[in-house]
Order: sequence, then C-alpha cells, then structure tokens
Amino acid sequence: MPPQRVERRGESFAAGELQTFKAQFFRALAHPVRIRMLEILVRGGRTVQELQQELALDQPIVSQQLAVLRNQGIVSAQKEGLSVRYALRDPLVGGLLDVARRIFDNRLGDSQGLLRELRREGRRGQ
Amino acid sequence: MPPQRVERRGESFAAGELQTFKAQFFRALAHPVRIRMLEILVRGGRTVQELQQELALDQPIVSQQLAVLRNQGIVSAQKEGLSVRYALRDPLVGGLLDVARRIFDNRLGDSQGLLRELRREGRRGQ
DNA sequence: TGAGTATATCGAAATATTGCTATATTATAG
DNA sequence: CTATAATATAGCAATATTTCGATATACTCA
Repeated sequence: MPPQRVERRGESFAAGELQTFKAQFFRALAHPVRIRMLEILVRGGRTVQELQQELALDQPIVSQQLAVLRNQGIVSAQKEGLSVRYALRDPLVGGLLDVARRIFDNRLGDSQGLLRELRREGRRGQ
Repeated sequence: MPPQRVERRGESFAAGELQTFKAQFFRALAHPVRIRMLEILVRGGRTVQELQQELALDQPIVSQQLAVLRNQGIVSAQKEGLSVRYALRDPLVGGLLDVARRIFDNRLGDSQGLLRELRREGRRGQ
C-alpha cells in the first residue's frame, strides 16, 4: 500500500514520521545523566557550572548532555555574561517525569522480585 | 564525597541508579515502531499477528520490538492458543504518551520553523 | 508422530551513542 | 591585545542498538 499520510496542524507527514520525532524526544530522555539534569532543572534554571557541581561530573560531559537536550528543544540556553543558564523549555516536562515516576513506582510494587528483575533484564548479553 | 544513597520503598539505591532505571524505561520508548505499537495498544490488547498487520512489518521485527517493551515491563504477554496477546501493563503509559504529545505539540507550535528545525537538529554530523 | 501455524530468538553487519582528551569559541578584565 | 574563565565541540575507541535472514520453539490438529 502507498505510504499513509497524516494531517496535523496544517502540515502533512508520512505516517511514522511523527513517531520518529517522538522517539527522538524519548531518546533524549534515555540517559541517567540527562534524567538527573532534568530533575534538577524542574526546580529552576541552572548554569552549566551549577549543574556540573550538583552532578559532580566533568564539564565536557555536562555540556555534551545538555547539547542533546538542547537539540531536542527540551531545554533552552541563555547567555549570562560568561555563563550559560539552562532551563526547561516546557514545564510539562516536569509532568512527564512525574507520570514516568508513577509508572516506575507501580512497576516496582508490582512484582515481589522488585528490582532484582529489572537488574536481570537490564543485562544485555545474557 | 562518598556516593549518596537514596531510600525508596524500603530499598536503598546508589544515587543515580534510580535514574539509570528510568533511563532504561525511556529508552524502551525511544523507537518509532515501539511508539506506534504503544499507540495501538493504548486502544486495547493485540496479538502479534494483529500488530504485524496494523504496522505492516515483518514478524521478527514485531516480536523483537515487543520483547524490548516486555523486558521493561511495559507490556504483558498472554498466550491464547497459538497466539500471544500483548497489552499495556499500566494504563498510565497512555497518560505518558498524552503528555509527550502535548509537549511535542507545544514544541511544534513554538517556532515558526516548525519541524524544519527539528529535521535540521536531527542531523547529527552537521 | 508429522505437518502447519504463531512467536521467539540467534548471529552478523550497519549504525548510533557514550565517554574521554584535547582543542575551540566566546566574553570579560586588565 | 593578552590572559583567563565558562562553555562548546571535534575526534576516536568502546559499547550498544537495529535490522534482516535463518532458525528455533510451542502449540494444535489429524
């Protein structure tokens, strides 16, 4: 069959393209450091330096991971003299993390195996 | 400083470990096919065959991607004769996708560049 | 048991991500 | 202009993910 098309906000996408964007968005969240960054930024903007201290990471790592979030439009960067202050671009990201946390809690409570199961599944080359 | 520890549900994690789990969860969502699967499953359980038809994908791909979601506890699998029916394990996942969609909509509306910007940013080796 | 159907998994090549080190870039002060 | 501080990026090896074809498993029926 010919590739479906989806109307959306006056733009037309090939089917699956929208999901590709969404996947990129989720991929931007799929890193422990970036999650920690967002959990900090939910409480307010931070300069790279502040993040670096709170996360106890090397500067290039911090800038690199911030770049991933920036490229996905999740955070904004604003120069302040020598510093750059990062902030959530959309407060809904906080809500997203909340929902994720609730799902996560349910999942932990679900099985009596708790995270032992998660750990096991986490090992790729089993 | 010594590695922080976090109390949670009676279990104790090294700091950052929790974020690692969360990152794995998000990574499970970070694929166009898996997003499409979840968007279908939000509307009700499906067998592998049904998903395969609705997605127009080869069977091994469908099983493989379902395995990723299964390993992260996002979907459950139940045998029904020869078939296996998959379903969301937690309806909150639907809510998560909703929030993500809203963030996504905001982001599109934000810049007049619309997804042209997204496409540009998406290219890694610019 | 043997054939057939529905799923699942293996193995390898292609691609993408990560962390690290070194080096750029940009702004400020002197 | 020079030095310095705060960020950003390049390049590369290590690791992880994705895809696709082939094969394996599991269940049903005759």
